[in-house]
Amino acid sequence: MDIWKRFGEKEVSHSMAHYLQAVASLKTEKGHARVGDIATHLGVSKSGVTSMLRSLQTRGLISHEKYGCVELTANGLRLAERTESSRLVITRFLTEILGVPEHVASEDACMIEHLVSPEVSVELLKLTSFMRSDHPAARQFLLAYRATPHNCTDHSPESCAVCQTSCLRDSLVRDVGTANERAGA
Amino acid sequence: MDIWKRFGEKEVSHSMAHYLQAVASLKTEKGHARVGDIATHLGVSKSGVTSMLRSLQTRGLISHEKYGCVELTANGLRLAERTESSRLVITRFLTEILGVPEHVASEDACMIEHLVSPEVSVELLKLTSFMRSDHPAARQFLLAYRATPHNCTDHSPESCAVCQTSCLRDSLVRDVGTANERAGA
DNA sequence: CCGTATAGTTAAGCTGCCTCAACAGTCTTG
DNA sequence: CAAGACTGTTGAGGCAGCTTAACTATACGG
Repeated sequence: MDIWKRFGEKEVSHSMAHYLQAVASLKTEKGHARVGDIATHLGVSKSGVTSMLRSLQTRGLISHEKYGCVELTANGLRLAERTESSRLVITRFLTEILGVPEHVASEDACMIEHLVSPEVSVELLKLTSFMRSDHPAARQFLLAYRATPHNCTDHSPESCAVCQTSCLRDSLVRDVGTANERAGA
Repeated sequence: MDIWKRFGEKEVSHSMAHYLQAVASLKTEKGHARVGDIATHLGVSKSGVTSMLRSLQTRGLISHEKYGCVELTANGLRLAERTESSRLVITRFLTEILGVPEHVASEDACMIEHLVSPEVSVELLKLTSFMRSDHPAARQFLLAYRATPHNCTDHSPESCAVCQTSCLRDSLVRDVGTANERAGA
């Protein structure tokens, strides 16, 4: 039981991932990324940007000279693109296949985009693609899936293909809406 | 574009979630959870545990008096159970539906378990359950899905149901195996 | 070419989560 | 019931990532 500590060993942290994405998006949007732009884009102070840029430069993900524009290195671009792709794939899967509301999907995708391994993202892309294709099995499946009620009122571990010793759903449904309250507030 | 900053506003942090889970699991395993047990279980120092317990107590998630055993409050138990259920659901979805290797699934699940909203977990449970049920549409789908190659060699945005402007897969596949290298090292 | 506005940097300080070292409380055992 | 062995706490310190305040560099109009 040591995986959890590797949280901090990810190639980039949550913040770093968003800084890289900000740089990439500003580059395409306005042709350059400067400290002030990044600060505005992310809603942080300029000094925060400066120090994060130092850290990203040390990691070889960007290049930035004093008072100059910020450039992504090949490695930084790779990470930015991968994170962005993950985010898109996850969002589409959540909204289009799982049918989760837009704002929940966006929020969840934003939280986990950089944590999900490329392996999983690729498989998620495959599944979502196939689900949305016109393959008859996919069409049939979605029709049947949407038509089936999943109230789980008669739930029992024996009848459930996923739960084993206890109903997982019970511990999840009671918290549904928790995030919405915050979003609505 | 401000969602990303709400990362720190989650009900519990990554660390906290694992502390709660550790307490819950020690309680069922050996009947009680003490500082030393938690430290061993999580691979952190006892002093780290002490200070985290203070923080969790402040948040009303545990109760702990000096030199005593640690107890989860109702709220703490709710969170621990929810996190654990999310982890199980995500892991099963990743291994059984997406077909991702065990160690990748475990690692990813451990990273994101506390970040995905209950809404998403519930939907993931529904989908996984249905997929693994004996409903003919599910059987058919899985057969067809497994049989279809997803090499994406002939990929073009127009032919892909998910990618729009560019091939998302390209930015993902080049990084596949990155995590494995680390796991293998 | 100088003065001022704007953009960027440094410095100091905060919180979260960890460490190690030292101290204190509890338990066991002769 | 005291000695020594654990178990747990406190304290000081480190790193990440943020903040504000104060300083510096650049750029632009008169």
